[in-house]
Amino acid sequence: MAYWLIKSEPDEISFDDLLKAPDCTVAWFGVRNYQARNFMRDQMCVGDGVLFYHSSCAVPGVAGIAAVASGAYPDASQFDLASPYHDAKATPAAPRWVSVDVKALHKGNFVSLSALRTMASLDDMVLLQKGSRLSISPVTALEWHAIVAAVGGEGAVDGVLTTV
DNA sequence: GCCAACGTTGGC
DNA sequence: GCCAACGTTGGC
Repeated sequence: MAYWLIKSEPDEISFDDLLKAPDCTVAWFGVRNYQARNFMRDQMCVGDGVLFYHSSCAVPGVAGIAAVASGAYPDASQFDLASPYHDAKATPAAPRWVSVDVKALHKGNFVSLSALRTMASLDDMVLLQKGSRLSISPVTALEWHAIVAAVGGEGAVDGVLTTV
Protein backbone atom coordinates (compact mmCIF):
# COMPACT_ATOMS: atom_id res chain seq x y z
CA MET A 1 0.00 0.00 0.00
CA ALA A 2 1.53 3.25 -1.13
CA TYR A 3 0.43 6.80 -1.78
CA TRP A 4 1.15 9.02 -4.77
CA LEU A 5 0.59 12.49 -6.11
CA ILE A 6 -0.02 12.84 -9.82
CA LYS A 7 -0.09 16.11 -11.72
CA SER A 8 -2.50 16.94 -14.47
CA GLU A 9 -3.12 20.09 -16.39
CA PRO A 10 -6.86 20.62 -15.88
CA ASP A 11 -7.15 21.89 -19.45
CA GLU A 12 -6.24 18.36 -20.51
CA ILE A 13 -7.83 16.23 -17.80
CA SER A 14 -9.35 17.76 -14.69
CA PHE A 15 -10.64 15.95 -11.64
CA ASP A 16 -14.16 16.73 -12.84
CA ASP A 17 -13.35 14.99 -16.11
CA LEU A 18 -12.32 11.96 -14.09
CA LEU A 19 -15.63 12.01 -12.21
CA LYS A 20 -17.53 12.15 -15.51
CA ALA A 21 -15.66 9.23 -17.08
CA PRO A 22 -17.16 5.72 -17.13
CA ASP A 23 -16.62 4.17 -13.69
CA CYS A 24 -14.83 7.45 -12.80
CA THR A 25 -11.75 5.88 -14.38
CA VAL A 26 -9.32 7.06 -17.04
CA ALA A 27 -6.08 5.73 -18.47
CA TRP A 28 -3.16 7.77 -17.21
CA PHE A 29 -1.04 8.19 -20.33
CA GLY A 30 1.54 10.56 -21.73
CA VAL A 31 4.12 10.29 -18.97
CA ARG A 32 7.49 10.78 -20.70
CA ASN A 33 9.84 10.94 -17.77
CA TYR A 34 11.84 7.89 -16.73
CA GLN A 35 11.61 8.41 -13.00
CA ALA A 36 7.85 8.80 -13.15
CA ARG A 37 7.59 5.81 -15.48
CA ASN A 38 9.57 3.67 -13.11
CA PHE A 39 7.21 4.53 -10.26
CA MET A 40 4.29 3.31 -12.38
CA ARG A 41 6.07 0.25 -13.70
CA ASP A 42 7.78 -0.92 -10.51
CA GLN A 43 5.85 0.37 -7.54
CA MET A 44 2.29 1.41 -8.25
CA CYS A 45 -0.28 -1.18 -7.24
CA VAL A 46 -4.04 -1.43 -7.57
CA GLY A 47 -5.56 0.25 -4.55
CA ASP A 48 -2.77 2.72 -3.92
CA GLY A 49 -4.00 6.17 -2.93
CA VAL A 50 -3.62 9.07 -5.37
CA LEU A 51 -3.76 12.80 -4.76
CA PHE A 52 -4.96 14.35 -8.02
CA TYR A 53 -3.11 17.65 -8.47
CA HIS A 54 -3.90 20.41 -10.95
CA SER A 55 -0.76 22.05 -12.35
CA SER A 56 0.00 24.80 -14.87
CA CYS A 57 -3.25 26.59 -14.15
CA ALA A 58 -4.51 29.69 -12.40
CA VAL A 59 -4.74 28.04 -8.98
CA PRO A 60 -2.64 24.90 -8.69
CA GLY A 61 -3.47 22.41 -5.94
CA VAL A 62 -4.99 19.06 -4.95
CA ALA A 63 -8.36 18.77 -6.67
CA GLY A 64 -9.48 15.38 -5.39
CA ILE A 65 -8.68 11.91 -4.16
CA ALA A 66 -8.28 8.92 -6.45
CA ALA A 67 -6.86 5.43 -6.51
CA VAL A 68 -4.68 3.37 -8.79
CA ALA A 69 -7.09 1.09 -10.66
CA SER A 70 -4.76 -1.09 -12.75
CA GLY A 71 -1.23 -2.31 -12.97
CA ALA A 72 1.14 -0.80 -15.54
CA TYR A 73 0.57 -1.60 -19.21
CA PRO A 74 2.10 -0.17 -22.41
CA ASP A 75 0.96 3.38 -23.15
CA ALA A 76 -0.74 3.18 -26.56
CA SER A 77 0.01 6.81 -27.42
CA GLN A 78 3.73 6.09 -27.83
CA PHE A 79 2.93 4.11 -31.02
CA ASP A 80 0.44 6.65 -32.38
CA LEU A 81 2.00 8.74 -35.15
CA ALA A 82 -0.71 11.36 -34.73
CA SER A 83 -0.21 11.75 -30.99
CA PRO A 84 1.95 14.45 -29.44
CA TYR A 85 3.17 11.65 -27.19
CA HIS A 86 4.42 9.55 -30.11
CA ASP A 87 7.90 8.11 -29.52
CA ALA A 88 9.75 6.95 -32.63
CA LYS A 89 12.08 4.81 -30.56
CA ALA A 90 9.27 2.78 -28.99
CA THR A 91 7.88 -0.36 -30.60
CA PRO A 92 5.10 -2.72 -29.49
CA ALA A 93 7.78 -5.37 -28.99
CA ALA A 94 9.87 -3.01 -26.90
CA PRO A 95 7.61 -0.36 -25.40
CA ARG A 96 9.23 2.46 -23.48
CA TRP A 97 6.31 4.06 -21.72
CA VAL A 98 3.50 2.73 -19.57
CA SER A 99 0.08 3.78 -18.35
CA VAL A 100 -1.99 2.94 -15.32
CA ASP A 101 -5.71 3.47 -14.81
CA VAL A 102 -6.76 6.04 -12.21
CA LYS A 103 -10.19 6.11 -10.55
CA ALA A 104 -11.67 9.14 -8.81
CA LEU A 105 -12.89 8.48 -5.26
CA HIS A 106 -13.80 11.81 -3.71
CA LYS A 107 -13.96 15.48 -4.50
CA GLY A 108 -13.98 17.59 -1.36
CA ASN A 109 -12.26 20.87 -0.65
CA PHE A 110 -9.74 22.10 -3.20
CA VAL A 111 -6.42 22.39 -1.35
CA SER A 112 -4.30 24.98 -3.12
CA LEU A 113 -0.54 24.87 -3.43
CA SER A 114 -0.30 27.94 -1.21
CA ALA A 115 -2.40 26.12 1.43
CA LEU A 116 -0.17 23.06 1.19
CA ARG A 117 2.83 25.27 1.83
CA THR A 118 1.34 26.43 5.12
CA MET A 119 0.96 22.87 6.47
CA ALA A 120 3.89 22.07 8.76
CA SER A 121 3.55 18.30 8.26
CA LEU A 122 4.32 18.76 4.55
CA ASP A 123 7.70 20.46 4.88
CA ASP A 124 9.51 17.49 3.34
CA MET A 125 6.92 16.65 0.69
CA VAL A 126 8.53 15.97 -2.71
CA LEU A 127 6.03 18.21 -4.50
CA LEU A 128 6.99 21.20 -2.40
CA GLN A 129 10.75 20.94 -2.83
CA LYS A 130 12.39 23.63 -4.91
CA GLY A 131 12.56 22.72 -8.58
CA SER A 132 10.42 19.61 -8.18
CA ARG A 133 8.90 18.77 -11.55
CA LEU A 134 8.02 15.10 -11.22
CA SER A 135 4.60 14.34 -12.68
CA ILE A 136 4.28 11.41 -10.29
CA SER A 137 5.77 11.63 -6.82
CA PRO A 138 5.58 9.44 -3.74
CA VAL A 139 3.62 10.67 -0.73
CA THR A 140 4.25 9.46 2.82
CA ALA A 141 1.43 8.12 4.98
CA LEU A 142 1.72 11.20 7.18
CA GLU A 143 1.44 13.54 4.19
CA TRP A 144 -1.44 11.50 2.77
CA HIS A 145 -3.49 11.68 5.94
CA ALA A 146 -2.83 15.40 6.40
CA ILE A 147 -3.95 16.22 2.86
CA VAL A 148 -6.93 13.84 2.84
CA ALA A 149 -8.07 15.52 6.07
CA ALA A 150 -7.75 18.94 4.43
CA VAL A 151 -9.78 17.71 1.46
CA GLY A 152 -12.32 16.28 3.90
CA GLY A 153 -12.26 12.85 2.31
CA GLU A 154 -11.53 10.50 5.20
CA GLY A 155 -15.01 8.98 5.13
CA ALA A 156 -15.02 8.49 1.37
CA VAL A 157 -11.58 6.94 1.27
CA ASP A 158 -11.76 4.85 4.41
CA GLY A 159 -12.10 1.20 3.52
CA VAL A 160 -11.98 1.82 -0.24
CA LEU A 161 -8.26 1.59 -0.73
CA THR A 162 -7.08 -1.97 -0.55
CA THR A 163 -4.21 -3.28 1.47
CA VAL A 164 -1.61 -4.83 -0.78
C1' DG B 1 5.65 35.87 -20.87
C1' DC B 2 9.53 35.21 -17.71
C1' DC B 3 12.77 32.40 -15.78
C1' DA B 4 14.75 28.90 -12.53
C1' DA B 5 15.40 24.20 -12.28
C1' DC B 6 15.80 20.02 -14.22
C1' DG B 7 16.12 16.21 -17.88
C1' DT B 8 17.79 14.72 -22.35
C1' DT B 9 20.67 14.75 -26.30
C1' DG B 10 24.70 14.39 -28.83
C1' DG B 11 29.50 15.77 -30.05
C1' DC B 12 33.88 14.79 -28.58
C1' DG C 1 31.76 9.49 -19.76
C1' DC C 2 31.83 14.54 -19.78
C1' DC C 3 29.34 18.54 -20.44
C1' DA C 4 27.30 22.31 -23.29
C1' DA C 5 23.23 23.16 -25.61
C1' DC C 6 18.69 22.66 -25.84
C1' DG C 7 13.86 21.57 -24.48
C1' DT C 8 10.35 21.22 -20.89
C1' DT C 9 8.00 22.11 -16.61
C1' DG C 10 5.42 24.93 -13.87
C1' DG C 11 4.89 28.74 -10.53
C1' DC C 12 4.48 33.44 -10.66
